[in-house]
Amino acid sequence: MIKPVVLIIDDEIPIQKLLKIALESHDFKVIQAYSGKEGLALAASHLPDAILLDIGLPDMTGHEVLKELAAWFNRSIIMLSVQNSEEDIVQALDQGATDYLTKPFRTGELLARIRTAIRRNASDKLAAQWTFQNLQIDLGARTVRKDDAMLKLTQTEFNLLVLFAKNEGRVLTHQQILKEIWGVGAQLETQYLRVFVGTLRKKIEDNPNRPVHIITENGVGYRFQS
Amino acid sequence: MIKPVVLIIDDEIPIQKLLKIALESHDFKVIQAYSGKEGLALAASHLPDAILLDIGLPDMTGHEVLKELAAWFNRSIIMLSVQNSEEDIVQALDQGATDYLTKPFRTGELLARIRTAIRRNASDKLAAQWTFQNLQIDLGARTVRKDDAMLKLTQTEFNLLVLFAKNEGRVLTHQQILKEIWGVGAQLETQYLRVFVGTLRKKIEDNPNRPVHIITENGVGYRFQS
DNA sequence: TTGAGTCTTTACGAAATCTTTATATCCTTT
DNA sequence: AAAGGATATAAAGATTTCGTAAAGACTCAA
Repeated sequence: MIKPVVLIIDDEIPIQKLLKIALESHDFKVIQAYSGKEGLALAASHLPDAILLDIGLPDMTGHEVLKELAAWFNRSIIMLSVQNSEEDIVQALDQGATDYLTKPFRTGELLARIRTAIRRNASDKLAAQWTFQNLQIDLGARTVRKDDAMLKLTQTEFNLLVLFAKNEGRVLTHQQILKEIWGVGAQLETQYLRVFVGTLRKKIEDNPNRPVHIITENGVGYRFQS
Repeated sequence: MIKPVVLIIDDEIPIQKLLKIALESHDFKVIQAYSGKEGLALAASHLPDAILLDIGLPDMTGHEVLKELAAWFNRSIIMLSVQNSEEDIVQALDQGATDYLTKPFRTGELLARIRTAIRRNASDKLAAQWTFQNLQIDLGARTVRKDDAMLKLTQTEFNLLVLFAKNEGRVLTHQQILKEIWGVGAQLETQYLRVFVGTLRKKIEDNPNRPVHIITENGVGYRFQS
């Protein structure tokens, strides 16, 4: 069995040591970078399964590194921060971080989160197929079945459903969804969303008036659940 | 293991002695100041994990000391006051004190509060996920579970709960809460708070008449606890 | 050019949430 | 135990947000 590879980008030596020991004793392979530039280079050359990225780095901020990574790196990025600023964390998540942890952290929790993050990579890429109760989504074939009957979804509807499915159980804000599906220019067009959520519900819900999959979080956004 | 350091600022010798003995026998390191100026100097030089600050001091009031500390000292400050000075207490909390105790106090309670205060320093105020007994709050997913059942909270209810959770164990004054949730313009609308605390209790408490999480501190504010 | 399919926009009733008022209950002090 | 202040609860508007239908606009291919 191949060990998953984790890249740690952090300039603090003690943290690096601690993480390396913890990860290697749990069957991860670790590669280490002590600056943002070095991290970006190693990410490109080694394609790790997950990256642990500290927000405070000597040459550039973690946010900057994250921004560059988000452009092409399609696996998990877990942010580490000492900051207690909620803004930082929201910003990081909005920029595409998979998860975040504030220092000091319990290694047990960290390991669990890394495993989760990597598992999500894997299911994203390989399985390319999800099942939620009576719903079955095939990412490769771009098809959706409900109770074994093929559904006919438009491009946008499908993209929206995939976005929801990828984020099962978590609330997505209107902003996030609009940005993801329609691009940054459309973040105010919440009405699009209502229309498309409506048509999606008609297709995937047994009773569109009482949706069980796409839940409205009033004033905030929507949550997809199984 | 490193002992947490507690700075006691109080001019009454018997109180100092009592506190010193109580704390040192419970694995705290104690440093002592007998005036406001001395206290400020020691706080800056020793960076204690917590400060016990008496309101009545010879050279300056506790409020003045607190005000100076609040500007830079980002750890816990527990105010000590004589009975019957509710105004003092509210003022202190509004100025950023972590907690307060009225003399005479039970040392058991004092120690518990210091432990809580220090734990909060260390533990991340912004962990992705908190657990309080049967309550589980996931900030990233914006979800709340009670006994594993998903709760449906409105935006304001959720914000309020998060604010409480962030400040577990500490009293928040009406002012502080209103300012945080509704903005500076709403600091007189304490009735909002009562209504929303009511609906929140209905959702998160097993018995809303006898709340165990959101505790009323009469005349002062509310305290969230586990 | 036409037409089917899809997307965007508008309009409006429905639902959820927030605010306000009224009244009941609880606490503290005397 | 009573009075007065603070808090809790219920319920009525007021306001915001949501869902749905439907019309217009766009795209692509025959």
